[in-house]
Amino acid sequence: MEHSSKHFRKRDAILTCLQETKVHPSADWVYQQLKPQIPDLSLGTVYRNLSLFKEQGMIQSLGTVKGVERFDGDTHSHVHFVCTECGCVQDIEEMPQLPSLRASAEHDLGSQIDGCQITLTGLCRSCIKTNKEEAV
Amino acid sequence: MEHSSKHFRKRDAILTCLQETKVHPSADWVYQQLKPQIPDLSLGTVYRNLSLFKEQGMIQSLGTVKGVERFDGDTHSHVHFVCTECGCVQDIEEMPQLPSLRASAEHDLGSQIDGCQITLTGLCRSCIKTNKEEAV
DNA sequence: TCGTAAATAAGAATGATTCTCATTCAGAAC
DNA sequence: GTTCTGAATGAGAATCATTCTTATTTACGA
Repeated sequence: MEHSSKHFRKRDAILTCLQETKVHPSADWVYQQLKPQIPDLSLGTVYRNLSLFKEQGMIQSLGTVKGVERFDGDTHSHVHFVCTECGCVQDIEEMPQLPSLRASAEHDLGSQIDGCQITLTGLCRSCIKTNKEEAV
Repeated sequence: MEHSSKHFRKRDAILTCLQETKVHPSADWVYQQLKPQIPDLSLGTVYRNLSLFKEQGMIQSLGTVKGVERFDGDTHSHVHFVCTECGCVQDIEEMPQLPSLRASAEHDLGSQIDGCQITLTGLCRSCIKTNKEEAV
């Protein structure tokens, strides 16, 4: 029962795919990943379900990298590193100071804070290496 | 001299416009703002110069809000609050813990970190108010 | 077997951003 | 002043991620 019916196989596959990878993928990456197993999957379905999951708080969005939205199946609060060269994303452990920042911002602005997103940008280890080799 | 020539008037106007506002605008907002004073300004020119300024580190990008890239003429490291309802952006003072986070991430990942972006999301004061009134 | 509502595929539509290319401009060399 | 060169621009076409539309399929209960 539950989500085992054929009706939900695609939806579940999309969520599972996102939760099992660490690449923080785009909608199209998920689509390409599932296409071989589910030949009649449509890209629109991936977009539709990702946006549904996001709305329900089951996944989070990292915002866009090089113009493409990227998703994360891990909804724990943590920091992301994004390589501006190759667009790869890596996780960094959480900052302990976050809750106090949120609280003081909520008080100062009189706003209601629902989410926090910390992104470091730069060059990943492998892009640093590639750049050095090209310079030789 | 310098940038006082007619050749740079548009470029300067775009940079000045961005630096003088606190709304963290989109390219189109800047365009609409300048259009009355500079009737023959083209949206493409705004995009071109904003992306140039960004590359040169003269401005920073907040990433996209509701699918549209937003810019900030203040390049100091600081935190942003983005309202998910109306899309407004507000500044929050800098976090003192940032440099140590950067340093440890650089060490752990073996990467080179060039930028850090912290975004809190939620409902701004006026959207909270509006929502309450609508609920009545 | 029917009826209904959710989920989907396929492709069209949208819209922000980038690209192209002909034109304009400033400043240097003549 | 004239000519030349490269940067900057306007106008609109092109791109491309994302959303929307519509007809179809599916599960499931009456």
